[in-house]
Amino acid sequence: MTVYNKEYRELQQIKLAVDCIIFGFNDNKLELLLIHRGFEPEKGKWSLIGGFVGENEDLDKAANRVLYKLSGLEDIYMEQVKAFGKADRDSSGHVVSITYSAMILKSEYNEDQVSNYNAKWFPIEELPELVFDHRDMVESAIRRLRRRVRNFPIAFNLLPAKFTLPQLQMLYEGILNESIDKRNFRRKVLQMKYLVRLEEKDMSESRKGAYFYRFDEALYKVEKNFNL
Amino acid sequence: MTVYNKEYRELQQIKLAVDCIIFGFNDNKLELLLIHRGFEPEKGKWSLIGGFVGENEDLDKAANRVLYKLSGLEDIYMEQVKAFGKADRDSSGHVVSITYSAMILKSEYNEDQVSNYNAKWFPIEELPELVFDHRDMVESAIRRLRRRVRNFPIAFNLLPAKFTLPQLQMLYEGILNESIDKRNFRRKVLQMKYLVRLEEKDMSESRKGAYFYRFDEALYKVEKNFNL
DNA sequence: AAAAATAAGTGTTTTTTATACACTTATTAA
DNA sequence: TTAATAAGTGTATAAAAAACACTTATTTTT
Repeated sequence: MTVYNKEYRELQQIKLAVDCIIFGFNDNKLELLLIHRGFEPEKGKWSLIGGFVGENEDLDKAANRVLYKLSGLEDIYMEQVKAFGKADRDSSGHVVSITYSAMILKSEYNEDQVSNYNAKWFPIEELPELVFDHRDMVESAIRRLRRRVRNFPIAFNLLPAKFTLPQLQMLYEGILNESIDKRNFRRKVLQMKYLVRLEEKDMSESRKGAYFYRFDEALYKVEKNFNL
Repeated sequence: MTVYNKEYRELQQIKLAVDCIIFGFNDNKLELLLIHRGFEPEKGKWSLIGGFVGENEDLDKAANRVLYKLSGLEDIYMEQVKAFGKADRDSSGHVVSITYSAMILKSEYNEDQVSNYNAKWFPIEELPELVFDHRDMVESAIRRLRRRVRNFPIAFNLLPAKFTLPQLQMLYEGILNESIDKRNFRRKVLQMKYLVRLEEKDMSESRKGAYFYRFDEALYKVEKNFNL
């Protein structure tokens, strides 16, 4: 008795796609990159950045290819979120989509390339109407991000290599959508030895200036306890 | 400029499957239901319970159908774990598989039906060699289970409707693979009002007898804080 | 040159949560 | 009757989280 039933394999016309939930941070708000859908069905709505998985292409690779094509960015930190598999989720047929979340530094991605795709950033509190079940996808990715950002040093992907503690705090406040006590926040940050203070200060945001810090990957590998 | 590229859709020969990681609890150990693979490739190894997703079938439904076919069980608590999508993960072709974890009460499932499939329970510490990437699947499901079992009342799916606190504690010790202080454990349990003590005692395991408890779904909905 | 304005930076106390730890009780079998 | 067994119970300590307000460095304004 076989478990994988041959008959299904021949008949199956299910398509497999990936959709990327691309987070950015700007103006102290968490933002999402969406593209304007210029064709039917659902013409005029906004959509996540997605595409079909290629023949003999790894799922992770597919997500990275799609992201690259639309943002010009490579080597981006991406995590699989979950599979969306309601048979009628896409009105054009049976398409199962695996979502990935990516965090990109807006200042480093190629605006021109993105604009070719009618892409636009939206603060997560002000999203337009999205196609299909993309709203659900976004919500599950945000929930996942909020969960993970407390226990893993992933939010640094949304900041430049050198950042200040006020910047980092505002990022956390933006992601978690809550205000955080400055002293408690800083105490926690400072006891993580892999967040190292540089001599240089950022003088652009205040008169006093705020010290720059950087995240030291190698030091983190030694002592992987992260908690914010 | 379309994002979903039509050409891919026509060519795509990727197959979509679900694999179920079925947990049971027996003899104070967490167990997994596996089936013996009687055909090539990988003949003789053991495998998760899986199958292809049907045409116009919801992913969740597919997982439930596969589970039903192999265990005879319906209305089982299942959670999606993750998608496995390396292009070469299955030596028979490009098959992407979405894993689901299910928790079943061994005493309620149909042994005869299962034996038709050469299915067998294995303690998670003593798993045989598994096909393809099923070992990775199992490991990620166990990690997920250990994470979720602390914050959600899901472990009760592995126990009968009436259970004792010693039983519950042993279940947690089995899942987490660590011993837990009895007094601390009971204190936490007893402050969850939706775990209600019955008048009846289980006299089968001790002379003194242990009170039966039950998980009250309705009460839980009111006060959803769970922590063990 | 002094004063005002601005954001960065700093410690302590209180509350909550987690952990460690040992004896009594109910019942049955010897 | 008493010996054996697992169930059941409370307190003290340690660790983590949360609450809370002033000082400092620098620039701009007067």
